[in-house]
Amino acid sequence: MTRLRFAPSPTGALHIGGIRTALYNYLIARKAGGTFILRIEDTDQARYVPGAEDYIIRALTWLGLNPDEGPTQGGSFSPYRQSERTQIYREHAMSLVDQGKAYYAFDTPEELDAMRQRVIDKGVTTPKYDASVRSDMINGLTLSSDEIKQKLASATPFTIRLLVEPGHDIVIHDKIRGEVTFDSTELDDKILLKADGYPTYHLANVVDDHLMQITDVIRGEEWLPSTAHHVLLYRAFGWIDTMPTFSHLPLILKPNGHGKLSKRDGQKFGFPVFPLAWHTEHLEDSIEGFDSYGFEPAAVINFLAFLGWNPGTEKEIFSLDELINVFDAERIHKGGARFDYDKALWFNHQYLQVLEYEAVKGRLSQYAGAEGIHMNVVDGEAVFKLLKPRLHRLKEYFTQGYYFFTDDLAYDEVEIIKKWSPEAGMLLGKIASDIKNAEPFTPENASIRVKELITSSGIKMGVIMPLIRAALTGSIQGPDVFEIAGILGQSSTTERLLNMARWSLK
RNA sequence: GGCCCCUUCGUCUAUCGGUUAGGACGGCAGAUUUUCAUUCUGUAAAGACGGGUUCGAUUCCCGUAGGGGCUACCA
Repeated sequence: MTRLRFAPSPTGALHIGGIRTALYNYLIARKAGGTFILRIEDTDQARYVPGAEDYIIRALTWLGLNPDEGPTQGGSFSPYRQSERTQIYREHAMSLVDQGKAYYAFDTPEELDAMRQRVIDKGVTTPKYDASVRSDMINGLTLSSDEIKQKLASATPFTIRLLVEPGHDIVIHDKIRGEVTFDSTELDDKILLKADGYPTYHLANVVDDHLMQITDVIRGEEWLPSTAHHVLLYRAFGWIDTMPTFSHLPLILKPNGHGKLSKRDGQKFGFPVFPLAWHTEHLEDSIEGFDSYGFEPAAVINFLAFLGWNPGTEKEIFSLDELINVFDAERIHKGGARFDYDKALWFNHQYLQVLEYEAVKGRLSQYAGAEGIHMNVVDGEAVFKLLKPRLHRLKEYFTQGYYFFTDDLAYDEVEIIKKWSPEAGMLLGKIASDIKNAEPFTPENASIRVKELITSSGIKMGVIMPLIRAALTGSIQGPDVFEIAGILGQSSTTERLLNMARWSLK
């Protein structure tokens, strides 16, 4: 049975790197007919952010990446929140101590700093708590059993460290990268259990992956170096035979290629890096998400799937279900991929084109509500049909089509002044009074009548048409003017034309 | 610095020793449009460098360079 897990840490909003990891886990689990598990790795009390877990769950729901097991849906391996499993980790850590595979360490932070300084003074650039120094430290290896008992009895804070034997190679078989070898001499005696009683990632992760019978670990490349420790842990526990496979995903890089994409990059480069908007108590700290930018979840999924993978064909548009079918872990890349916002917009544009008004109506009115726009002054569906080909984000419905929802037009005076003349104004007046009585008032009919008037007036099409457009929208560019007029309606169109006929520079 | 990973058009990528090195985004040009956008057509644009292996390397190996990750009682 294939079992995969997505195991985020609730330290804030989850960014798209995490989402892609979730997506790949989900795809592989579904393709294998296996189980997709959400596990919350909340073992760092200092970095814990209230609401982050809820955010993660809402984000996965928005994207359609629904877990089979997790804190909300439960499952036969509960609990799925590591903070609720501390007893399990403690017992496992203790069992390693009992077997001599891990040891108590009583060093204070100050003593650790002193050790690092001593090592640096000797010319070693990377101080590590390892075989070269552990005999100089205050730990279960240097203390007598009576001293240990005494420390424990007096509630002296302690950590539990993994005893790493130097001098041998640890070979990892990564499904994406092949064999990766680490020299155990380079590895430190990693802390397994912290002084606050919580486990570190390494312990909790290995214990849970084993207990939850995870078959494949798919995570970001930043975990590759510590995988050697994880293998050591599997060995120490005697779980090596059922150790999951590892796949370390390439990172998503900043658009300039400099480093991995980080949470702050959204503000910096002007695009969303979070699936959902993140609201904090301080409004200025709130951040936009793909949702608030007006992206379709399916487009975000499609875009993310292609950042580090491709099907090997020239087809690029895939629904989540199609992705499950074609996804092949063998085709996951090794190198990092830069985040390309233009491509994200293109994907979203593609998805918008196949949407019907009914599917977006709800979200549109949400946006409208937030912006204080009154949507029902015109036929929203007609507006959507007209605007759709030019939308890259649903939200642009209101920026590009603002003139449908207000009579307060922002005239592009720089352009208008180039075209406007008293003669043009007179013609606009004539057109207005003609339109006023046009029957029926349809785009087609209006088009014919207006063009006839223009032709007989002798004024150039290229002069008067931009003015008509500006009359209706304020701008000299946009969708078909007569279609706009049709949606605006006869009286509004007439009125706007008259306003332009009487235009003069203020 | 040390350890590890990576390296094809500006960007995302195809190629699993023999190709005119293909596609997409973006760019440019043209068509369509009264305009802009869309759409369509066309076009420029790439194997980091140096050694090997081989009849033949973008592809395999080594080195160099460059980029990235890790190097916490964070994940």
